[in-house]
Amino acid sequence: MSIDVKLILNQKLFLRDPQESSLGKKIIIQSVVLIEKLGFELFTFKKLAHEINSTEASIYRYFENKHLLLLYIMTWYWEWIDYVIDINWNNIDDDKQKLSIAIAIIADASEDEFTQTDIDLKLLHHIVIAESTKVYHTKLVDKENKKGLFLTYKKLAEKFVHLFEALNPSYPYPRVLASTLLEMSNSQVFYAQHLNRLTDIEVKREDYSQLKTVMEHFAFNLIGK
Amino acid sequence: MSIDVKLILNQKLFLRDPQESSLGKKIIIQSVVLIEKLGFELFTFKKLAHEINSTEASIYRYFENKHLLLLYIMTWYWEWIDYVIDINWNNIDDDKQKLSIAIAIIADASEDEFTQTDIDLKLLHHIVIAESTKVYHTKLVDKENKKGLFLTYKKLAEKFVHLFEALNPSYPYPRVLASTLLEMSNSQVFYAQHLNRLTDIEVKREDYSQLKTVMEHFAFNLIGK
DNA sequence: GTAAACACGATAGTAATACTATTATATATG
DNA sequence: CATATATAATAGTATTACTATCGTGTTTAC
Repeated sequence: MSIDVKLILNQKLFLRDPQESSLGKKIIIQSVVLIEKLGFELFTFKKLAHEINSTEASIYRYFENKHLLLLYIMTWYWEWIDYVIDINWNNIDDDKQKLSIAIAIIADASEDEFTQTDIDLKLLHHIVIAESTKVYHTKLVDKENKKGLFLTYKKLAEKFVHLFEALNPSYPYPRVLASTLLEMSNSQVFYAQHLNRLTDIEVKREDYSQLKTVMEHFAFNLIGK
Repeated sequence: MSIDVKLILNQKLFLRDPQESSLGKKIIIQSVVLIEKLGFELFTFKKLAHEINSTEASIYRYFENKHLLLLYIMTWYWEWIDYVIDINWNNIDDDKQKLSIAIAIIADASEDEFTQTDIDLKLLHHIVIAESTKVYHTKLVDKENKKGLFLTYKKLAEKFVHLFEALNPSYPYPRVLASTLLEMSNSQVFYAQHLNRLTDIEVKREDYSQLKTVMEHFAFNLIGK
């Protein structure tokens, strides 16, 4: 078992770095499987411990609680997306093209062929779609934000902001547009799967092409030329 | 104690109609106060029972669990918004003006002077901003959706969809735009208050004017003319 | 090569949560 | 006045979200 892509995450997310031991890696790999299966509310450390033939107490040595484990997983995802965008921007100079590429990646990064990891990226994507808003919709947001626990997400949004500023320096709402696109990439898929009257798009068999089209429509029309 | 605005909500949201008894009304009024104060995760029926000098068992006679109580509260809010929009559309024929009005109301309905209720509308608005996505981000979405528990929200979105269709019959993404605007009305405020690098707007002292402006920018620019 | 440090598993225990059930009493209804 | 109903009071259960302690096997340091 190995996580070949090693991303550097905020140390305050964990008590012991899960990327540094085989138990730690098992915790991450299996928590992705279990959270996707049970949903975050029904996911417990006890159930996870059982899956990996370990104990609750051992998992608690890595993560203070399941909320921080979820935040770790989300942060891993955002950090990975950021990295995939950078790779795919290599040698691209045109900002419009860069925007299209970045949109395609947040719509569905799991097709990326360069990533080598034991984390199931499709399951992780499903978790992000279904659970991501829960990491900041808590009474602890401000405290966790002060510790820098949301920096990765904000950095990813900034990436879009910089592009919008390059494409149209006078556009008044680059941050709103960036955060809205990031949200859409999750919520519209969720609606397509569960509340389809709230969207016009379809997502069947991991085909996110319609999502990508809508996101481009939003981005390019709002930013103007 | 009385809830003068009586909205008709899906019967499957509750075991006993909280609008039909004084205990029921207390449950709703105080749960709004408590959920806003504690956040949904730390809110419990035991704490609520204590606040209203009642018991857990009594509250369980009204609501199966706290999730359905939250959904009830959210549904009340959306139903109320829908009602406020209808009132404010009275005698307005211009679709652009109707859209502006509807946007202003979802940005901040609590200014509405016609509503007479013991529910604290500003606190309720805060709950919607912080907790609304939790009502459908569960493993029960599909079951609850089949029971019609999200009809009020979908109906509200449809209202926008119909407007977009009237304004531009060839616009390809009316549902995406509707659900995105509804989401923005919560998320952008949350960002302004807690993760302000994710937004360009400011919301200070319940002044939602900048939110309204951004939402109009999105709606009118995307829908075209 | 051995001692110390460490990681992990095993076990136990606690307070709180999310309920369910039963009974007694007060109140409303017919 | 009898009855039905709503609620309060109480008790109890399984699960959750932890915390603490201890023993053992493995790694690391010198």
